[in-house]
Amino acid sequence: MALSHAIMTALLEEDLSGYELAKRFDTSLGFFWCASHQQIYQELRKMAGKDWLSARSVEQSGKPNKVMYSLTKQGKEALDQWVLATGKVQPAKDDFLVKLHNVGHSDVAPILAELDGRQEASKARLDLYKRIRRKHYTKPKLLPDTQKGVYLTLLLGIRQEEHTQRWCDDARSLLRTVRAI
Amino acid sequence: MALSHAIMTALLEEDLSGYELAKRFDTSLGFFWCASHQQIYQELRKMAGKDWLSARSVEQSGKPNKVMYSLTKQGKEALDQWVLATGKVQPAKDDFLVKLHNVGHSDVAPILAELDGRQEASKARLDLYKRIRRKHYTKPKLLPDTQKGVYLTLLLGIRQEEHTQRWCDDARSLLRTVRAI
DNA sequence: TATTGATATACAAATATTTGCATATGCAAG
DNA sequence: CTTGCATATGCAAATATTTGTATATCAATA
Repeated sequence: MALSHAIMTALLEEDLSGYELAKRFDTSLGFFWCASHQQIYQELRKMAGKDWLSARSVEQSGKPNKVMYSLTKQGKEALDQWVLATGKVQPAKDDFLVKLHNVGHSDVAPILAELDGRQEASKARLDLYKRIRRKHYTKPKLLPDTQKGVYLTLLLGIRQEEHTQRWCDDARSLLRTVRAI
Repeated sequence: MALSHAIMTALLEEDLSGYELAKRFDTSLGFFWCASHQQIYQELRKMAGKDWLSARSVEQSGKPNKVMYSLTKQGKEALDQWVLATGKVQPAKDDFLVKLHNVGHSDVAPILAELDGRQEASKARLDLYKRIRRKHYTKPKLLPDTQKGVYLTLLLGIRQEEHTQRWCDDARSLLRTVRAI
């Protein structure tokens, strides 16, 4: 159950509502962990039930009311326990790589098309990450400790996307040598 | 439902039993898609029920009997349909990157330890991939079309692990500048 | 001959995740 | 004044995945 821990991690810095969390999972945390709002709202209530989080309703003007959650002492303890425990590495599941194994057995055209799409998406992410780095992480060593881990995930993302760009180019070259079925 | 498609992809080249498939998912295919034997056996029966696969029992001497599966015409059609459809990119979920966001909020020592573990594991994979490349994929352009996609996944894996190695070194440097809590 | 390890399959329960739907407020643009 | 968009939360059902357990064959080895 790591979604709960991802949520608690986000709550380390500030209290958030489900909606705000969902947005996090669309951006920063979402760079390497995605979750739908349904999952988040459900998980939040479950965690509040376990006293890992405390909830309070907040009246808003101009917007629907929201429920703000904060990490409790018990939640923090559970989180620390989890950080302490070494987890097993699980390879990412990637549809596209499965599809690549079909090259030579079915039409390459859609695979090339999907490759283009992925390269574009990766380029967009790369640009975004670089913008974030320029804005907030120019001097990693001078960062407060609480930001160093975040920076490292960003750095990983940047390198990941850079090598993805190169790989996509190489993959395209090779896939173009595949005869039509 | 992509596990079924990963299974059919493996069955493109040759008929396999559940046990043999499980081993595949521990190695080649498993580099980017993992599945437990429980899941595989269950999925195989489900797919046979949909007539995507045909099953036949094979008597063996010296070993328990096994059930061999082959891809049917309908299965191949379903697979082609899936290859044709563009899937959305879903970021990999990675516990460790969530843990990194906890740096500065809890003890770094276990995070550094986990980093070491990951680097070692990554190094082992890198060596394995390189051995495979040396043995089977020295001349990518001369490969039969059916092997080109497989090669590309291997290449991605190699680059992935190479950059992971560098990143782990950089991460360790920076994490060492974090004060104990 | 008792144990271990590899081969081979399977059930059941618990969790996690995705998909589809439902509801409601308030702003802005047409 | 109605449509669409962003905010905000939720239920229910279907799928997928993990975890734990169970069974059985045969080979090697201690």
